[in-house]
Parts: sequence; structure tokens; C-alpha cells
Amino acid sequence: MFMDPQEILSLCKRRGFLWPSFDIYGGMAGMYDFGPLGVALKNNIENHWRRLYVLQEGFMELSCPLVSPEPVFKASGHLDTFSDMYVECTKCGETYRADHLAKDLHENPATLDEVQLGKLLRENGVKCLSCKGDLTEPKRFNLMFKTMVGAGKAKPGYLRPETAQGMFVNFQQVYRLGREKLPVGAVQVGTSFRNEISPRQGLIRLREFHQMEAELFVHPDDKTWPRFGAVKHEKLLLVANSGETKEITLEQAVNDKVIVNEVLAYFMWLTYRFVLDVGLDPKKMRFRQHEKTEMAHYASDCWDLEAELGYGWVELVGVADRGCYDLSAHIKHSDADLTAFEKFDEPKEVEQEGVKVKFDVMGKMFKGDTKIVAEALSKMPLESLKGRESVPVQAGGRTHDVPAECFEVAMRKEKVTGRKFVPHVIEPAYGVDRIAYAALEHAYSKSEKEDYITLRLKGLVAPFKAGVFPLMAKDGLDGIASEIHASLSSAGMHTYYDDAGSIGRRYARMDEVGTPCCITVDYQTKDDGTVTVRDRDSSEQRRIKKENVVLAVTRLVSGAGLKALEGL
RNA sequence: GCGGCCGUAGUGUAGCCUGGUUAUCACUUUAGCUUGCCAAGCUAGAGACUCGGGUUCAAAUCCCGACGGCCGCACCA
Repeated sequence: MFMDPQEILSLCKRRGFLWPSFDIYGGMAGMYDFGPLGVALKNNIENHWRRLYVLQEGFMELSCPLVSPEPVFKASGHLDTFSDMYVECTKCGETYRADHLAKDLHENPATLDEVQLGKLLRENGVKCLSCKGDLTEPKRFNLMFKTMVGAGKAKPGYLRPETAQGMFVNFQQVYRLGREKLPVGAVQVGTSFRNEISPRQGLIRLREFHQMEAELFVHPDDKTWPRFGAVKHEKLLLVANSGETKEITLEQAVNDKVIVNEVLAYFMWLTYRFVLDVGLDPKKMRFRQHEKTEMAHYASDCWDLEAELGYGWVELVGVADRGCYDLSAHIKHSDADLTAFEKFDEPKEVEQEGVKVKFDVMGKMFKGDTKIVAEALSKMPLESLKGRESVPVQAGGRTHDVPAECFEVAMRKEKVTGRKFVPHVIEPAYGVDRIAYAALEHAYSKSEKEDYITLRLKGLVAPFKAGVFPLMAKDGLDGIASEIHASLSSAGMHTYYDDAGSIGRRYARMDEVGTPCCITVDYQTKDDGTVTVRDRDSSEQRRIKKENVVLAVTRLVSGAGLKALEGL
């Protein structure tokens, strides 16, 4: 069925899921406010995700600042990647990457600023490739929001364009807390920012959005996963970049090298499980492998989980093997040791020639300079130290003459028990807003004849778990209903109490926001203590004892259906 | 950022071309009555011309700009 996103967004606005931000000031593209129902939906999605990643798979959840200092993004590559320069044709409006046009005019056009690049293009008479029109001066599009941290000599900072970097820069903490074993994983749920040129399509392309990202650090030679065996016979619909589309088991996909390794396959499966749990339609889901050209140069494999929506196929989740790229980049830029250590089976004896400083002799001679001279000395090539009476050492801006009795060069035996290596990263990255939207769209249904809208949300994600109504707001029915509402609330369930208008209208309101069931107190309740439970999707009812309401709602929310109320 | 279309209560709309009373209708919503299980009825309310400038005696209506929306192009680390 073709779905018009406008219809969904209209419902969302009407019923308090979400609305355009800053509306009274004319709004701002790419920003949405979540209303009470939207917040509940989003929280439910995020909390279920935590249940899988943190509780089930044992990832550690972090929460890092949204504003990050410049070096972080220098290292990650975002600063350079986001600073692409564009020129436009003044005649036909075509846009080009300025550095691409200058490719043959300069050995490395990416190093030029916009003024230099503009001059270069002008002097070489570069015109529009399609219509030969004049080009504008290069313009810089930076997709990160920039800000200043502190007053006076403020440092530039950026709003994070993804949550991932916070986990990479904290690798040491995560590795240590994981007791220095691999695999070890971190997750972060939170807001990210991208200053999109033209945000569009409702929640699909936002300037401020929510991500749930996981970074799993693994040994480069061991990309297996303990729970893989339990799911290896499960099937996924794969659209490979070879052009083939097939539904095959995880095991076969890994054996045939369709998916590059076991751990990636496992997290693709977990991703699929997750989106089914939150109510997405399996018939409208697929995994699409990135094209070789689309994939970041460092990634060895990347699959997008896509959902079919009114907008077409939309990426909800990206699952990538990023290799050692991220940690290596931060090692290079920060000098921090973001490596893991592996013990050899047998320690190795390694004989190595080295210089040993005799501090007792040297200290008397060099006094306060001893430390810096010794340091400089031990960094010098061994050959330049051998067989000399004294050695000139540069330290502290001077040349020190160090006599041979201050050190000796000798073979040293060292026991090497293992080696350091840079772990590889498996990254599942989820777009919360997109998933929330997909959950709404896949749950949306409208009866043909009377435009009766029902959101068939999974109980797990539904903002309200139940509606509670007195059939009439009198004769004590309202009091009993209030008590039931209170008992559900204290059991931790968000429920909606409503005693106004006809009962049908109240059911309809709840159906439209996806509430799985409604409890109605009627006159029979006063006689025998039973209430009716109405199921949203079938609109059928059962009577149960009122003291069993919490249990009944719990069962219905878990998707058990009315038959699970037998005996209550 | 470019091009096309568009912007009226919470939602969906009429009016705009051809400027002129108190801006149409439905749903929603509030209060009261009624109502004994699926958007019922009655009565009384509330609620809008996206913003700014221009033309005019007079602008929802015509013109310009901004903002916002949809579609296409480009972009999407």
C-alpha cells in the first residue's frame, strides 16, 4: 500500500507525536520537536535497543559531550571531508566540486583555500563542463556546526556529526573496564548534528537528530562471535553490490563471502531482530550492501538496513567493518596508545643491543641537566656511541660532551611476552528518528470506508500501554476506573484515563495513537468485580477480574493476544 | 544552493483569477445536557489568512522579499 508521509506527519502533529520546531517564529528546516507521545515512542525504542546491546550483548554505555574540540574532527577526517568547496555554473546552475575541476592544474588542490582555488580556476579559464557558462567563486560548505568554546582566546569547537568519536577517544577506558580483553564494545545514544544543505522528508533528514551507535572493538584476526552459532540458520534478505539479491542464511552468507565476516553478520542479524521487535514490517525491510565506490575507503564491508517507506527505500541502520581506521587516526593525531595487547603463547627471548646510562657517574657531572642529557643520549644511534671516549649530545639547546664512563652499550636480553595491535571496529549505527518514523508508518492503517485510523504499534513501543475508562462518569464507575488507572501507573505503565464522551470515541482516540488495549469499567463491575479488556487490533473484548488488570495489560503489551487472558 | 509547485483554526479545506459586510465548511476541541460498549445527538463556546515590505481609500486576494513545505537536480562523511 502506498503511504503518503504527509498523512503520517499530520497525525503526528494532531496527536502530539511531533511538530515542526519554532513554529511561531516561522520554523526552522530540519528540526522537529517531539511531543509527549513522540518522546515516549522514542524512549521505548531506545530502551529496547539498550536491552539488546547493553544487557544482552554486554556493551558499555557512554555519554559524551555534544561539543567537541577541533582536533577530534581533524583526526576523524570530518574537518577535511566537510570542508569541500563547490562552484556553480551561473548559467545552468550545475554544481561541481571545485577541487575536482582543478585536478589537472595543481598537484594537490585539496590543500588550497577558496581564494587560491578560485584564482587558479579563473586563470586557467575553467568553464562549466556541460554548458560552458561562467562559474562562481568557490564556496565552502561545512556540514558541521561550528562554535567557540570559552571567551577571549576561545578554541573552535564543533557539534558532533556522529556519536562514534566519543567512543573511539575513550578506547583506553573501555578496554580497561572490559579487563583488557577483546572483543569489547561501547554504545552511545544521543544527539548528533549535521548542517544539511537542504533538509527534507520530515524525520528522514534532520539537522539535529538522534543516534544509537555501537562500536565493537575486535581482534583483526578473530572476527567471530560467540552467539553466532545460535542464529546462523536465520535468513536475511541481502542486496549485494554484485547485483544479486537473495535471501540466505547467515552461515551461507559468511561462507560464500557475501558478508565479509561472522561478527558483521551477527550484528546485521541483531539489527534485523531489533527492528522487528519495534514493529517494522519484515516485508518492507532489506539489507543493501554499499557499492565499492560508496563505501568509505577504509571500510572493508558495509550494509545498510533499509525500510520501504512513502519516501522510497530509506537507510535506517548502517553496519560496517571499519577496520583499524578510527583508532589508528586518533593514535596518529593524539599520540595516545589506543592499542590492545595480546600475549604470545610462549614468551619470546629477544636479544637487543641498547645503551645503559650510568646515572651515578653522570649525575655528579651533569647535575640538573642529567635527566635531559640522558634522555637525548639514549635516543641516539648506537653506532655513534660505540668505541669513543666522549660523545657530543644535543640537549636543552646546548651541546654536552658526555664521557664514555657515563654509559655502556651492551646486548640486553629481553623477555617479550606479547605484542600491541590496533583493534578493528565493527560499527552498527542506528538513526532513532528514522526508526521511529518507520515504526509509525509501518503501523499506520486506515479502514477503506470511514477513514478510521489505527496505529498497530507493538506494545513494546506504544506510548500508552492502556486506556482506562468508566463506561459512564457516574454511579461510582469513575472511582473504580481511577483506582485501576492508579494501579497500572504504579506498576510502571503509562496509561490514559478518559471519562468524557461516548465510549466509541474514546476507543477511537486510543486506536489512533496505537494504544494496545483499553480497560472499561461498566455496571457489571459493581456486581462481580470484572472489567472488560478490549484489544486494539481486533476490537474484541474479554472480561477479567479487575485485580488482574496489571497482569492482563502486561500480557497484551508483550503481544500475547486476548487468548492469553484465559483464567484471569 | 538551483528549478517547479505551494502556504487560510489542531487537521483537512472554500474564498484568491475579477481587492470591498462579521473569512466558508467539516472533523477536532471545551462546557453543559444526553448517552448503559465502538468516532451518536442537542445547546453554547474557543480556534486561522506564515512573516516583512510595497501598490491601493481598502489586501487572505495584486507585486517584491524572507521563512517554511512538497517534488526534481545536487549533497547525504
